[in-house]
Amino acid sequence: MLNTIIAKNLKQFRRSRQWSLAKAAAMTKVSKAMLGQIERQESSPTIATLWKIAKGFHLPLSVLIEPCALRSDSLATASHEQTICLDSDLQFRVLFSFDPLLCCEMFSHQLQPDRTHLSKAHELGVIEDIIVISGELEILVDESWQLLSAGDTLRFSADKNHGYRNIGKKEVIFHNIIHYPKIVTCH
Amino acid sequence: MLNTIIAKNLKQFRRSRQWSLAKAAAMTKVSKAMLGQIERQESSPTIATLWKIAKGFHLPLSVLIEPCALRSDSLATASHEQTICLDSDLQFRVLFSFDPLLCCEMFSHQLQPDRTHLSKAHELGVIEDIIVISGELEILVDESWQLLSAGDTLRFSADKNHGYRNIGKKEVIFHNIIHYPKIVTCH
DNA sequence: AATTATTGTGCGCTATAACGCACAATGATA
DNA sequence: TATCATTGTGCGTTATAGCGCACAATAATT
Repeated sequence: MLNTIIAKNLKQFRRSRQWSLAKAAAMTKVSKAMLGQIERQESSPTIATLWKIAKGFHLPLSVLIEPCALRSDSLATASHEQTICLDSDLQFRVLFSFDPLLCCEMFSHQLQPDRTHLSKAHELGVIEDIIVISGELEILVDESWQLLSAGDTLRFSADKNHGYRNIGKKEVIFHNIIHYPKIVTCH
Repeated sequence: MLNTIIAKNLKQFRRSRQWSLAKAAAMTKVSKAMLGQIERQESSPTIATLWKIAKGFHLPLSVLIEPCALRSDSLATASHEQTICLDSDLQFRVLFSFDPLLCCEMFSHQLQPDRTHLSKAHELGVIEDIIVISGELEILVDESWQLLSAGDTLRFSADKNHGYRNIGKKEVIFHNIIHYPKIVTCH
């Protein structure tokens, strides 16, 4: 049930900040009686109330209505596994899988010499970061190729076709971060 | 206003399917009077009602509360400069400076052997990512040290004291991303 | 023109979200 | 022990979400 998810999330966020109901009420401008009822699943809050709560907690609204994934406010998640996936022309592995709170994911790529990989446009508003770890990499963005060496970075809008190619002599390793547009900024 | 977004989205989805209010009411089990009020922004729906609407339209709930259009600036920014800054015990340079849209920044750090760097708690809700590029790194989080080797990653809540230390024999290079909580304003 | 659907909106009613306040339970201090 | 502060919950009231139904406006039939 949706109310269960909201209740758990709210309680978890409040507890992790060590806020009392009174403190949370002051931050969100929602009465502590109502906050208590929501946490006890005795009330199905209005979207306007949820909005005030999210705003008071400085959180995107969506994390309140999503099942508590890896969000856990205080836990650290480490990944040592080198889960390497093979593609036709490049190898990659997941550094950080998609997180609904941060709305981003991160990969490590390995592209062999004389290899090119083209990527279709992502969803509107997606921004991509490239960090070259070693080797030389060329990025196709806005119809032109840009050369990046080890240590170089590039940030571009990924909602149009783009590509990666390695015209060097040794393999290139680079990381990339995909930032998906965050939910709701209303004005 | 959030109600404006919901109203536009609902109306758009209904119109695109050429559903009447009666049809939409039948699909969602929400009275057509209420659907009409929501579209006219005369009512701030309950999260339970929004859920029924999303289900009836076979849509994820989040798309109802997302602004329909997200613009994309088509500029790519590259940084080649190696602006290295010196600190007492570790060197770092900026990979991506803080961006108000993404609310994150990224650094590359270089920590010499037998060096320890302690960091105070960041702002509430800040999440930090660590990606070890080379060498071995120990992270102090939740009162305990965790060992990371090249290729390992760690994500943790940075709103409490934490630290980095290098107990290996060669220098360690690691990247870190600071995710600041997205602050939303509404009126 | 008159009739018949089909559209969306207005009205009254009920259920409940949301409020402020008071209280009880727990812990902390003297 | 008594006193004070802080926790969360229960109660009575008000505001409003949500319902069914009826009506008005439009268009499409006869």
